[in-house]
Amino acid sequence: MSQYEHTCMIRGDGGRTVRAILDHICNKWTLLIVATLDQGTLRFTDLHQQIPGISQRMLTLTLRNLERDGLVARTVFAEVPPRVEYTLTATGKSLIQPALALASWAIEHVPHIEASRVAYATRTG
Amino acid sequence: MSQYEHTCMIRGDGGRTVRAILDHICNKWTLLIVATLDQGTLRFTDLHQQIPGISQRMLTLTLRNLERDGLVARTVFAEVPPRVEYTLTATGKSLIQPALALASWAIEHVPHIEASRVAYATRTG
DNA sequence: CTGTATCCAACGGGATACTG
DNA sequence: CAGTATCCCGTTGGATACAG
Repeated sequence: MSQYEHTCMIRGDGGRTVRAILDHICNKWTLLIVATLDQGTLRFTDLHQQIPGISQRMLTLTLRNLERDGLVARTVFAEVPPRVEYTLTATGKSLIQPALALASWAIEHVPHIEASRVAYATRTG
Repeated sequence: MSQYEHTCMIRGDGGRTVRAILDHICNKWTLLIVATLDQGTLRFTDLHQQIPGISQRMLTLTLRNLERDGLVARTVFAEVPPRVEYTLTATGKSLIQPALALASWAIEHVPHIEASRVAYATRTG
């Protein structure tokens, strides 16, 4: 069953749309941070603890990009010690639905993909 | 409205699921090739012509990865000159739905994101 | 607590030329 | 026609140390 009438959304402008999506979500930590922030407002340290393996550097960088793109709101409190809170904006929340669609696809198909990889490696050596 | 009960799909295993998705689709050409192949079986040259800007090298590499992952079937005909046909497998076709969900999100939200970027650049210089 | 700054290795991917 | 083979550059991101 072809969905060719719809894939023009992807191919329409020579891939610029696809590229635009991927430019926003296609780095190592973005989707993970967005998914984590779906539980509500969190502080820098909360995120750092809840996302295993992320460095301070990458957490900061990714949050800055998300803020710049209007997916995350950053609130600085003039306190000592400093407190900074991060929350998803409406746009940020709206990303979760398609992200979940993708995650569902992965959960359903990745095992088969892994098997295919093994078979391919066996064929080719 | 939080979808926190569902985002465990994304965060569940410390991000390995998300990473698994992105490892497959998060390069420059994969989604574009899959979307193009949704119209049916195509030859190497067909793809090369229908995907603006892709090099032979990247087309070959991406197709090989798609074949290895079982998303694309590659058929070689023993003819002169050579003929090779590429078709989406069932798994490959199944990727189009979530990809379209993402494309819809992009079409709807990217303009706002671009505006947010401009505003951010103005704020920060 | 919330970041910056610096260095560096790995990888993706473009350009170009060559081949069965 | 359908690729391979090189070269090479820019970006991503990890490790570590430092700072307001």
